[in-house]
Amino acid sequence: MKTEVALRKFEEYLKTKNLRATKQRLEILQRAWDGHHHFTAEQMLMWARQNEPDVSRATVYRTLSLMVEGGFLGALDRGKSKTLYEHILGHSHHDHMVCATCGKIIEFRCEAIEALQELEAKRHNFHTTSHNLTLTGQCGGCYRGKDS
Amino acid sequence: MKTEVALRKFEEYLKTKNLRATKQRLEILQRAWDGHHHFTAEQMLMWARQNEPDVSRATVYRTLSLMVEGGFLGALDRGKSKTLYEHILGHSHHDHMVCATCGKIIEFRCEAIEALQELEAKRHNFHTTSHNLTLTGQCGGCYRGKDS
DNA sequence: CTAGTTGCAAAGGATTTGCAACTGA
DNA sequence: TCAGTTGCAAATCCTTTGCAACTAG
Repeated sequence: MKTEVALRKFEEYLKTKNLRATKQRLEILQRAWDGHHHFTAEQMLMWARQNEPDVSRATVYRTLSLMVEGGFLGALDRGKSKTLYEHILGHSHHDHMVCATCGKIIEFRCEAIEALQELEAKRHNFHTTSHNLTLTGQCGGCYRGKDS
Repeated sequence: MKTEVALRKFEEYLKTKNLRATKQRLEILQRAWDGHHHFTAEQMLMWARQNEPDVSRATVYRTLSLMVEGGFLGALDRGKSKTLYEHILGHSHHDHMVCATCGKIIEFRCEAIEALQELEAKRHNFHTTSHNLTLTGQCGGCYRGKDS
């Protein structure tokens, strides 16, 4: 989805929630769409400050949370290390493979797995609202070049 | 697997690693097998202190990490909140459904999903060392009784 | 003996929060 | 106007670490 469109959707969303379209919020949404697909709160802070020097770390965190709640961003929680965000509006759901050596993230999508998950959930009388599947290991390059 | 057997395996493991079988370590392993299936570092600290009043928080964390490395415990990383541990020696791998309302954890296992994961990994030339699949939502009870 | 361990308290790192000064609608 | 927002710095929370005093083998 184009930045323009996302921006408009975001403004709509804010309106329905009685939240204000401040320059900080709009700036952050735009950076989320323009920059790299995956980013951390700290990276976002740097990007946002290039256009809006006075954006604070607190506002970045507050806005990223807001955007996750609103379904604009997905959060890839990696234990104690920094959370990675990615824009998801207009993207289909996907899962991740994370290379433990170089940090590369490979996205993949498998309908069959999704279907089986729901089957399992039903079997346990569980109502899924979200799910997270992450494979950890080594990408092709790192595996070949490993020193172990 | 019985506590006794796990204890013996743990002692063997320590020996091969040139690590010492201290009373703290053995105490913690036993509590990991006796107590609830899932536990946090803080809970373990309390349990261990019932028998060994002088166990320190630091030792609990150090020992839990050691046991995860050795394959005695599994760690269920839940973002920013406390890590949950579970003993896994002699248990088959499984995934989790977490009730967002009451915190209940349902374990499940699906060979087909596991197989598909490996298929996807191969397709992306990725070498998986571990994976984590967690469904978040509401268990039967909480879903029925929800107030939304 | 003596290398590996421990307890303590201080340090860490990511994220959150209280609050008084702003600002969009 | 004035409820929603912001920036700042201090606070949180879980977990890790430095170090001098121990202790298993």
